Amino acid sequence: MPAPAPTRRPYRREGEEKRRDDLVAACIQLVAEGGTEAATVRAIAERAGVTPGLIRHYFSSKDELTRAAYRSVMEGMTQSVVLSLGDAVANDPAARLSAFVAANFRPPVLDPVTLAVWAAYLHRSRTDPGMRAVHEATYLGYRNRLEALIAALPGRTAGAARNRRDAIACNALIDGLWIEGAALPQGFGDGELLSVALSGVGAILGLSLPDPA
Amino acid sequence: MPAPAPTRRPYRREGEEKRRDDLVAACIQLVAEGGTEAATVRAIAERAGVTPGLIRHYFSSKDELTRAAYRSVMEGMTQSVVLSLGDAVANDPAARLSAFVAANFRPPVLDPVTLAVWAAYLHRSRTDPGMRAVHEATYLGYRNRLEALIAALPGRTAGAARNRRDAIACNALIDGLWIEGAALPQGFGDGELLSVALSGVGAILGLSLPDPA
DNA sequence: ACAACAATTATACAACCGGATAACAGCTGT
DNA sequence: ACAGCTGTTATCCGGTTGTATAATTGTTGT
Repeated sequence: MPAPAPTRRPYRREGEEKRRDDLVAACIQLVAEGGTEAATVRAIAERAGVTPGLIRHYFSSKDELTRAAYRSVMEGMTQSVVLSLGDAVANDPAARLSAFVAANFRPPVLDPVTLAVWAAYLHRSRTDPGMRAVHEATYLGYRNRLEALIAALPGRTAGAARNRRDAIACNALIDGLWIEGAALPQGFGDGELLSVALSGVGAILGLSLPDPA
Repeated sequence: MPAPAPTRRPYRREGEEKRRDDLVAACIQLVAEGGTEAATVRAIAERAGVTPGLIRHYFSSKDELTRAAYRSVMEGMTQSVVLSLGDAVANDPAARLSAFVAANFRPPVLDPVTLAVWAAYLHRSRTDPGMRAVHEATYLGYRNRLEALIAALPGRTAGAARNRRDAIACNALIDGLWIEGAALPQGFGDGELLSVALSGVGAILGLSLPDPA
């Protein structure tokens, strides 16, 4: 009786871009489901449909894959928020601000996966220089856009110190509502977070924001 | 030449309470310094001045120690905020609310350790039922106190739906400022976070909050 | 003093981690 | 058809993790 032929797993060759995207997506999913500790090289490879060794063929280390995943989530978040501005009336600053706020409270930004990854990696960005760079760039880019929207409101003087303070406050309010929504998903009614955000931002800025629904 | 006597580490017997407290404190420190992954049983034991086996003598598993550490941080946070109310004028609702907000932006609440642990464990509370229970109890307890302070303001009707919404918004604003402060420690001037929080909460509630400094 | 009890240490273990390396196999060009 | 390139798998490795269990020792009661 011959020894059973050592069957080797069949596979398809794929382009570099597709494989990197798959690995990043698998990493994001796993972090969202079980935290950073669930995203092991073996689990990521299995989720992406490859074997663990391939990770180190496309990324010099697991940390580099981690940074790529974090960057992907953060950039995707800001990008979809910015894209939502295209839908708003270009000449109405208040409507544009409303659209900006609203984009934060519907998919893909208000998404369990996005929020979980954001929370899971938040701590890492304190110590890891690479992660910190990603965080600072994304956070400040986001807040600067918010500040520009605020400065464009009627009765505002661009460059005033109050714009910075108001941008910090509005950003914090949005962040906090995100977190509460992520930590207690069923603790809020449908659309409640957006409603609270719109009235809260309006109160901070001293105006009434229309609901862009 | 006789074999060197196998020296066994000397030790002192301690009460259960002291040892549990030491282990919890060590766990918190390590999480704050290097995230949840740095808090291994061996590192915790070394920090607490004992050997790893002792952890499982006082906690049925490492997860139970983890939950105890999370509960300790969360309860300590709300407790110190609540205690700060004792210093405020009892009859002035606005001053009491100011004191409540201000307590969130000075030690021991606005503390790198506290904030780091809070952020590190936030994700765990999504999936781990035990951690979730701790989170819900602490978060809702905190928000309910805030809502009670808001309801006591002049011109407010206790039990109104608006109180809940305003409490959610104020809580989110405070949470968000916490996080921004934790993720970018040197991104804000001295006292800037508190100042933004006071004016933001005041704007949301439609009143002017005195700085309790 | 001495015995009994429990707090603490010491050791062992299976599972898993990230990384390194070598063998294999699916494409592509000719 | 076939040879070469490289994407991909397979296997191995040292170190670490959480946990289980046994041996030891500090303490306390008598």
